[in-house]
Amino acid sequence: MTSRAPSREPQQDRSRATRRRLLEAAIDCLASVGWAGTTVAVVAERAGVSRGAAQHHFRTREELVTAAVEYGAEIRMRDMRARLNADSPLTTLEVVTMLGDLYTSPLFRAALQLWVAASSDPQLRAQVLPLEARVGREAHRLTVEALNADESIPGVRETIQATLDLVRGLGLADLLTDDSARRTRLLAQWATTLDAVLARSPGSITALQRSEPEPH
Amino acid sequence: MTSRAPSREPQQDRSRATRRRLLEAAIDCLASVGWAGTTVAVVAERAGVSRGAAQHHFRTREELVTAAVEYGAEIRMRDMRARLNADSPLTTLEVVTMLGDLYTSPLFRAALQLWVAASSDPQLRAQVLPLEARVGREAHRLTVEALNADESIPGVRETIQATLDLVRGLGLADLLTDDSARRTRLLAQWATTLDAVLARSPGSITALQRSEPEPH
DNA sequence: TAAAACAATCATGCGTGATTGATTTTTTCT
DNA sequence: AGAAAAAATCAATCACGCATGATTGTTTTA
Repeated sequence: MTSRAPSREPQQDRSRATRRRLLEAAIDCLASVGWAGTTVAVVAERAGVSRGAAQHHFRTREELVTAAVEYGAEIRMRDMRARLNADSPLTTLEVVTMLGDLYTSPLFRAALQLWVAASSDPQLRAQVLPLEARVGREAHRLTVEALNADESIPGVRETIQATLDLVRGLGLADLLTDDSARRTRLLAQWATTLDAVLARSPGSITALQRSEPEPH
Repeated sequence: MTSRAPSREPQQDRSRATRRRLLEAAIDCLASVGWAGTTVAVVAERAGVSRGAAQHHFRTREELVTAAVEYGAEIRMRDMRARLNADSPLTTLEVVTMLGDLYTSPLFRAALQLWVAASSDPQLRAQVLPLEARVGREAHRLTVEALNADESIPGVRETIQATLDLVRGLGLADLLTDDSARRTRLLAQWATTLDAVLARSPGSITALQRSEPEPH
């Protein structure tokens, strides 16, 4: 509270580089050795700095890790947004594939370790909540844009949410064993479903239901 | 390897009771204080037994926790199966609601703590893999039965899988904040989607797509 | 020169495996 | 059938390593 200045972006270039290396190392550690293995000493070593230097920048492991996931998410979202802006519109399959990649990335693994640890640690949870909410919102926004979806249409918002929840579930399924074959298949079908739901716009599923019983 | 007998169901009633109390306490601890907080001492205290007794039954924390999640999953699956057998067929909404409840239960929280910890610990992962695969399979089977789905029809298998992945993602979303309002809404829509996909049987989504372009 | 940034180390508490000790139950012996 | 011995079950504690916060020391930058 009083001396939290170290967590801000430092002025010195050398210091900035140290901070960045710590953040990147923390993500790597989280993704590879998990929460339990991600001690300040391990991160510092991986970043090639001393523990004292790490402590200077981040007073606690929790602070370090939270900043790291935040940093990683910003970079990743920026990359994805650039991809959206640069290319011609992505196909639905490309969008869901991109999401699938995001939620099976080392960054997601790192974030998951953090969220799960935070779920049972009140202090960490308070620290992490704003970040998790922000990341979730941004992912939603990105998906809406990528799919060119109109959320004012009933049901579309839920469909986008379902897409993200589904992809997060797929990320979970990839934790212990490589699930990519199943995921690829499933996402291909989901892209088809999305095409039906979104391209038809006004409650296409419900509209289709209503049109089906009538021919009988 | 040589003296692994303690992990099997013991013969003495007193011993059996101790074992069960440890298993139940372990699930409670995982769900409430997470992986990091679930030490043998904490579990033993919660179970009302000494650490020595806990060590007698389970040589390592990993063994205790793995056995606990296995035990909890068996109980839960049995309950769900009994519910399937006892009642008249459940509506689709009831099925997805039941799944939503399962994947936001303390048991799921406990299992998630275990899976996530195992994802970065090779030894634990080897121990946990068979269990996770079994639980996943059983959940799939239960869902197929509950929905009276015919997996020989193309696309149905993927739809069941998507349902489970979606629900797991929803479980994740419930970790840090209460997500039940959104979940209820989303699952209601998903039940409608399932009705369309499964009740229509033969590749209903693709059939619906094909019938749509033609009227134009 | 003072402040910022980085490095090294001290002091403490905690979790774990191993070990020893006590109690209860089962098996063996007479 | 009862007593003694063995095994199972449970409890307590020792020894050690590790992570952490705090503190002191050194180097770099403004």
